[in-house]
Amino acid sequence: MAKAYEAQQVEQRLYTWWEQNGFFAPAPDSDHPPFVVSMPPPNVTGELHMGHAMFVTIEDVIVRWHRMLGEPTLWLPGTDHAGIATQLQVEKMLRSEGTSRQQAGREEFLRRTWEWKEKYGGEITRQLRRLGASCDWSRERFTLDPMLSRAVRAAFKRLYDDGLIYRGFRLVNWSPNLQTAVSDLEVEYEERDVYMYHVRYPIAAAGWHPGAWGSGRWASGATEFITVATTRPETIMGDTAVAVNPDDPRYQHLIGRFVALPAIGRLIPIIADSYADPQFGTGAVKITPAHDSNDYLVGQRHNLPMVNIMNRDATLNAEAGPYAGVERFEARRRLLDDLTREGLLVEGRPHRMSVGISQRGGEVIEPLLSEQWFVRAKPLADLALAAVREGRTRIVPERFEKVYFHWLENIQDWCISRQLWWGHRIPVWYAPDGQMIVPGHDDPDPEGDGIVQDPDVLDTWFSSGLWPFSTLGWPDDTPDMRRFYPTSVMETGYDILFFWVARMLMMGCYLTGQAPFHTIYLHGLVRDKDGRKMSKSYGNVVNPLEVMEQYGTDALRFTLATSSTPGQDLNLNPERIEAARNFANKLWNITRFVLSKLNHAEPLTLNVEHSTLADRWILSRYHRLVAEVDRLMQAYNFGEAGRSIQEFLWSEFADWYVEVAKVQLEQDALQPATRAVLYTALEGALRLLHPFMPFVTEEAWQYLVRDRQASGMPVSLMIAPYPRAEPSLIDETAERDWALIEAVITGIRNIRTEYRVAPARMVAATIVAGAQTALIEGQRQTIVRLARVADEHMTIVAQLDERPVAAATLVIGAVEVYLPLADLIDLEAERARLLKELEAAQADAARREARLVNPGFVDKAPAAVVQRERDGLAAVRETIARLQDRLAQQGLQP
RNA sequence: GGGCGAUUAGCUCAGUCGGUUAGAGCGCCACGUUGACAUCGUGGAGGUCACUAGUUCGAGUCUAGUAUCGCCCA
Repeated sequence: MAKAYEAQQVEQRLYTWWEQNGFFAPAPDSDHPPFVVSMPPPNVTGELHMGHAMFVTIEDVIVRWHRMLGEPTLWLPGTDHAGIATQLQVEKMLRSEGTSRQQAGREEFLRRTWEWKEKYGGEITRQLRRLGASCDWSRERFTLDPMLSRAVRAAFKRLYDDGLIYRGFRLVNWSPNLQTAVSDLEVEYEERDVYMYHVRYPIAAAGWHPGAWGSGRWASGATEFITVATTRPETIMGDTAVAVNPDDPRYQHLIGRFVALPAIGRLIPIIADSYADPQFGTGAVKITPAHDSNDYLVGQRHNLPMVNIMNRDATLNAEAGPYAGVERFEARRRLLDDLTREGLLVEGRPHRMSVGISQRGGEVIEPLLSEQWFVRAKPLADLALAAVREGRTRIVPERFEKVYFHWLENIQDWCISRQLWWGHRIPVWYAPDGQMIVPGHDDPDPEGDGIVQDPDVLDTWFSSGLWPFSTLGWPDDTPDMRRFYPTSVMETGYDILFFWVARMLMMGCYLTGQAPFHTIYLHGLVRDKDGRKMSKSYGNVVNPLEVMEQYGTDALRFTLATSSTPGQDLNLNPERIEAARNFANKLWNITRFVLSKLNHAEPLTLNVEHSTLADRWILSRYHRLVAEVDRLMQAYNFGEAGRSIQEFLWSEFADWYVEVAKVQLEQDALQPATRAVLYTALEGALRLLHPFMPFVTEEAWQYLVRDRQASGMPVSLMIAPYPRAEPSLIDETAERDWALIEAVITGIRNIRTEYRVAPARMVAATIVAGAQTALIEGQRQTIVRLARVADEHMTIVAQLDERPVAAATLVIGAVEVYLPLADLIDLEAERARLLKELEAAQADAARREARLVNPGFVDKAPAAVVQRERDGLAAVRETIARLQDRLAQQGLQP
């Protein structure tokens, strides 16, 4: 074994070996219920980021654990075609070639996109492999695979036939940059400082006619005005009414009259509607039903016409009169100039408001009337709600259930059509007479009588919503569908709870009649070490590939798995990754040590009869750990489980047992048992840790068990059984006794440091141990070696009449330790030291006494807690008595 | 406006069912290269658990409120 663990030498070799041996595929022909996870499919042309590293880590921990528990385990991987993101990338490429999507044409564009996908689509899955993902690549899926496309067709057909998909001419969120409709979820809101403009509209009066717009005389002759407040003056040309509150006394006389729209002179009515808030702005609000969702509702109530003034590229159309062809924000500027010239702009005052931004396009979303396809969400949401309410699916951490409920209870219909080319084309054809044809699976005859398919594609999330079952063969009754559906755990980031998780439940419950998974585990977002979101523009992105290169995959995984708690964001600190790398190396070197002590010809069987205190102690700690890890993993508390294993390996096994083992191995009689304990505890800990750090554990384990596979040992750690706790080996007495030995050793080391005893110097010691004499005598060699006490100068007695005078004193309960460091002892310093000890002990005793004299405590606290206090008090009183005694003996009165 | 989360050592974070003197890593101080490991070891310093009130025999943990930061929804 190399002196240090070298991840780069190990990872790729092991991964390939695992994959080639088929360890990632579920065990066939098992009647044990399977454990199934659908991998959240990354964007097929995406680049690996920390979010991927996070989900791979947690899912792989879960999956490897279940596999080792002996369950047939399927982790089904795949990628998503990511309509908008991929299309944008290919368009960028076309631009660099001096062409465009439109110039290339749909067919050529799709050909180029597939080409792109073939070229870059493998990258992300190769990167997932680097992370150690033990998923079944033989079942890898892509959302545009024929099998999954079939599922999309079937789902669409079913929902359409059941009246849950419809086509409608409605106001949607339009992304001018992307030139497509997007769903409500794809709009992000941002507080922005804008202006609220007050604009005067002239009231129509007999004999008044507007002048020429821009002449400065447009409104001349008008005598009455109503002033409206708006942040979007360019939509004035789309106004079809002005609304005032029916109870607003200022405007009573105007209700029912008409105003002339600036710029175009169209007459629109003044209506009464409680939507107008008398406190807000001027109390009069312009109504633009085709360009604002609230106005849309007002328009419907009053049967107002809808005037669309905008083109799909956010330039104004002919309805905008003089501003036709002008981009929306330029039109706003020009109109404001013109309104000023005409004396119609009263004021523009700063105003803070929330503006809808296109998630992928980055520009301001435009509410736009257009014909789109929608999913009637409410009936599906009711099913998804019931699944969680009735506990058929639970969310970890539980607090997200509330968020989930709130969203589904207030759900709006889902716009599923996108004016894109890359994706599942909407499976609807239109006959020349306008009749819609929605076939089940076969396309209608394209030659037939001018039948044309809908040009749009479906929202990517529509196909993602089918993922847990489309990947298994649905709608067909396939063997995989029968065996692996519903799946077990859906693990993903909380940021896509609505986008994806809720929709899988909606689709799954409706289409398959079953909730698609029994548990949803949501992890937090990976942020930079100062808690900022990682983004390219900040330049704070930590690239997982670089981290793996530098520290190894296990270090990254262990950090991600143990730095946070479920659902909590994680601030990734590079120092932590380094610490995890150090842990991998520590583990490696522990293995090197143990391996060097093993005798490969010798069977390693534990014999509790011949075991030492340290043996019994470490085995007890090990089995306690196994039980604890089991409990934590069951509770989805993977971070705490990982930390516990690390704590055991480093602070107990390496720091103490390995050091004791060095002593024990010097005694022939103790060798076989010591080797067996070293091997057993380490081998078991490697199994426990394997889901977290698969590479270093497998590599170390291979060395460790190299000659033992004949005895029924599996060929790989990843298919070895996960440890089970053996309660009979949990030994309270051994743990308590060992704690005393540790305290004696640590106490002596402490005094050595305080008195600046040279590390190489062996010291003398007298231990007055009372009832613990036999115990301590039994650990003589351990104490001698670990505390560097000269064996021939160590005296262990039950009682002692004459204490050494020039000696440092250590008191642990009823045990006294004297270190006669004649040349080093400063009696004054020793007195101060003992007094400090005494004060601490007295404070402790006082706290405990206060508790124990409190009748409330003694009556109400559990007996075990009370007993612990009593025992503790007794021990600390022993300490106090001996410290006082010692001070008195040395003539040093407290 | 509604909801959620966070606030614990210099930094990044754990802390289970309310129960001993609140833990870890990094950083810091001192010492150390003894044949597993300097990616290490030994010892140490460092905390009014954001604040206020309450429940309780007992609160970092439960309740209410306040403050600051962040997120989601409208």
